[in-house]
Amino acid sequence: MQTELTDRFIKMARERKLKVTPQRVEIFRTLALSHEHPSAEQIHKDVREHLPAVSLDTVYRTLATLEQHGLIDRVNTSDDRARYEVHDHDHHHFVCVKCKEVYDVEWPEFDQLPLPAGVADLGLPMQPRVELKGICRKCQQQG
Amino acid sequence: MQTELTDRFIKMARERKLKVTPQRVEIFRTLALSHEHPSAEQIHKDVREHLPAVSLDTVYRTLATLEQHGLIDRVNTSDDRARYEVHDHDHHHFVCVKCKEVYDVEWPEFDQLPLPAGVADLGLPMQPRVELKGICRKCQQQG
DNA sequence: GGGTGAATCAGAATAATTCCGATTTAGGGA
DNA sequence: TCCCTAAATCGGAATTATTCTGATTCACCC
Repeated sequence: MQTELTDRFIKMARERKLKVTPQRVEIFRTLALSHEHPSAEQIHKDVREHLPAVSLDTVYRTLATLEQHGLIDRVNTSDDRARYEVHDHDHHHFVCVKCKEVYDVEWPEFDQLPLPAGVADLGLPMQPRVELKGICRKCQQQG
Repeated sequence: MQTELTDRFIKMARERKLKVTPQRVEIFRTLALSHEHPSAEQIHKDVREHLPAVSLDTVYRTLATLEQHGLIDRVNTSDDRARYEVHDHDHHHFVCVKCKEVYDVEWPEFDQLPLPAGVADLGLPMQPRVELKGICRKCQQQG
């Protein structure tokens, strides 16, 4: 399973002519294994447990590269730090406006809805994603 | 029309027990009159044309206050600066991943779609907003 | 196995945002 | 209308996320 994930990354990277470095492998693996939409700094911390010498700059650069090539997505929270996830199946986000936690939401009815007519005039849309702002259970209970 | 907008702000602020200061009025007016989802710095620049002494810090604080009270919304771009708009009618966003421009999109079919069942378990949703990432016309033409 | 351009590293630089201490002011009450 | 007080503002310094720089290392093509 570890190997499978690594192989999947290597295959995708090669297809896009990206060099396969141990740092990139580990950064991708860390992100893929996390379900918490981690920030660059969090990823850096996690990656260092396996590759202690990785610099923060490398994490930032790698995330930018992988994002540009569509392997990962930046999650837009109202947080002041960027958060990431692997580019995976269709899903959407519930973002708590208080604690900034991000929860994944499935919404097949939406996924089947055709895009509004006017969009084609604006440009080439890529992934429609719904962002549900709100207040999560935990924060509701804390007042 | 100027007066109307100002009055509307004063009414909403009073309802929420927010102090009505000239700075706040001008910041709200500036944002309401802009259709460009401006950043804090842009708002600061514009506000200063009418109130030259307003500090950047006041703009940031005011935007945060108005956001918390639901008078304005933060627009999530992949940009590294926060952008804002007044909390208005239902609409959605097409965000260009290259130039970070934000275009408003109407989508009545979406607005009528009931939220997915699981959401209630997560918390209290506020505004479902669709974010269409893509590449805008202008950037397509530039390659 | 060697050459080369890209990736990495550490630390400095930059840019957005927030904090701090002093001053001013909005709004409620006398 | 005038005063009081808590909140808002100001300017500049501090903080935090992210990017740049220049030297070194390394992945991959031959």
